[in-house]
Amino acid sequence: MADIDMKNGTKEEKIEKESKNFIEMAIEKDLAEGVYDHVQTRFPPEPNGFLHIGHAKAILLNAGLAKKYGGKFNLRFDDTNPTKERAEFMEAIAGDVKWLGADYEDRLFYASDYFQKMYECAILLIKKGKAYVCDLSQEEFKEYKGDWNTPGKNSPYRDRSVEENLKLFEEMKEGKYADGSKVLRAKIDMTSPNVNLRDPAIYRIMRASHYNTGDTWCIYPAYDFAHPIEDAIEHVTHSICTLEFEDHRPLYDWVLRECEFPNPPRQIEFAKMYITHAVTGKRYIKKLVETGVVDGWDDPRLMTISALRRRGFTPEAFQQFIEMVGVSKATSSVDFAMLEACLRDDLKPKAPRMMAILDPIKLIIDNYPEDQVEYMDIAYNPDRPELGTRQVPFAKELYIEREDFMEEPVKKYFRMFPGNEVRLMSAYYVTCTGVEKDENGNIIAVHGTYDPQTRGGDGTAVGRKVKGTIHWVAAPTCKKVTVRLIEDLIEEGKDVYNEEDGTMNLNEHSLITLKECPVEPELAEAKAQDRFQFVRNGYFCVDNKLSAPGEPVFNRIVSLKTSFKL
RNA sequence: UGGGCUAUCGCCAAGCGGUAAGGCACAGGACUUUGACUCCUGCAUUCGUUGGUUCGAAUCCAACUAGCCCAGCCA
Repeated sequence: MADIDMKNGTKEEKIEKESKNFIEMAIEKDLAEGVYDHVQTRFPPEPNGFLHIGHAKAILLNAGLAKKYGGKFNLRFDDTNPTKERAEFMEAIAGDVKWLGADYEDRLFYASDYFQKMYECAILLIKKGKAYVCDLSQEEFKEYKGDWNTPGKNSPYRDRSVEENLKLFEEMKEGKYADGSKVLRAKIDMTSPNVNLRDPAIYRIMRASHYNTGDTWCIYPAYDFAHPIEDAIEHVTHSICTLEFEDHRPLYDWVLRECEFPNPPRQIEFAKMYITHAVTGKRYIKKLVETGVVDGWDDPRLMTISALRRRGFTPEAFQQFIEMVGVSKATSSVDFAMLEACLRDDLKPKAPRMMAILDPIKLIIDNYPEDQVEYMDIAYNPDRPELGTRQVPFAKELYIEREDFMEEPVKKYFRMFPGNEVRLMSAYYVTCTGVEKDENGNIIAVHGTYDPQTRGGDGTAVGRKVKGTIHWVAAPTCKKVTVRLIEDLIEEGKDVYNEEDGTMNLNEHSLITLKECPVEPELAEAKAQDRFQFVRNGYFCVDNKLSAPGEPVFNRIVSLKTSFKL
């Protein structure tokens, strides 16, 4: 008896205890052992492109960790290579990071602001005999470096005196030497099995104007040298990066040790997150933008943060998603459906539920007064009555969804078909009486009769229940808007690129534009970025580029789930 | 090929020597003025493989196997 109780006790404890990922465990260990007395994280993008969905993990992970442990989170542009970076990307990146909810407050930093300090660190290394100026060309050094199976050989310039190195490095800085003619190397170990430790270049000559420092410098520090210093300067405690930098950690630690930083940061690596149906390669996106397949870096079909923001995705959904996905060192490919689930979950209580017809067909209520228009009082969101109601006009002529009518119903179909009674949501019970066709047999209109005793869609007065409830929009008062449905950019089941000719396997129907969709009048007043649930159709967001006052264009954020298969 | 890392359900992911959490997806069913939501139910006798240690292993040891990363003066 006691045995069982104890067992149950421990099991429940186990379940209740929120499981921690390996990074959190490392942080807690460091805190407990007094290695650090605070937590400082950072997201250090190079401003050389737009952020995409894959970056969301690093951003939210770093920001989340800081928040969880009462620490701070910095945004830092890792701008140590002026040939690749552009100022225009910085604003976009900063905006995306903020939008995602990763709050760096006023801590927006630039690696380039630390160039002087890095330069001094390099001098220190030289003085300690830990760095030297190497005259070998890139090609020549490749020979000296060896390969995985061959240990490297020392550079002939490896044993230059401290004085000579100091003089040469100073001259490099002053612009005495041509680009690429000399390089400053860390003196580590040319025979290391870790090729990153075979005297890596830490400063190179590059006559390139930097957007931040202009032409002040013609030598720029390389990532492996700059990054640990940047972290140390900002008192970062846990420098979280992706797996491919694992091999660089010994170098990261070497720099901090040799440059004599007290309380150096610790680098921790986690696996990158890939998402099914999300192509994030820079080349790929660039090609789509340049060839005009998409209408810019924020085309809602793209997986850039700005595109998904425009499409209507919410920061809260991203946050929930990242939490749901977890962190590990096993490279993963997360199902896009997981993000969709987070989106629906977040939007469900927030979005007003409105009626919009994507593929209209006319429904005429034959026994309804000719010119009458009455107003139905409908809640914006039945789950949240406090959001209030609106008046939705109802009339003799309505639009309903084409797929909500079948002249000859398939089995288990309980929408409109001749003889069947359904509910027009929040309006009336209607019985389908027939269909009207043109000379070619195309359906022009569906006909029906309504039961006046079922106003509001409530059948209790008549004692009849109805299986189907469909949505509708009154024809005389409706507004017509454009609705865009977003699908995968790449053809289903195919690789991004065609193996034979290298072209992209594009899905021709990645963007379905529906014009003249009848919607209830209030929807015409929707403002850019407003989000709604179109009942039975999904969640939609007003496009911020294509919409005009009174003429909103809606993008579908995500569809609703459905268990009905035609 | 040298070095580093990874391997638990279709997809993520807990687990840290005591007898496989959870989420997403999926499949049934209940409910329903969204075929949505919600609610039940089902979904790994098995943890890459093979051996070993142990009363007991996904967890420890050994050897395999598979995948990813590294030979930029990119980050």
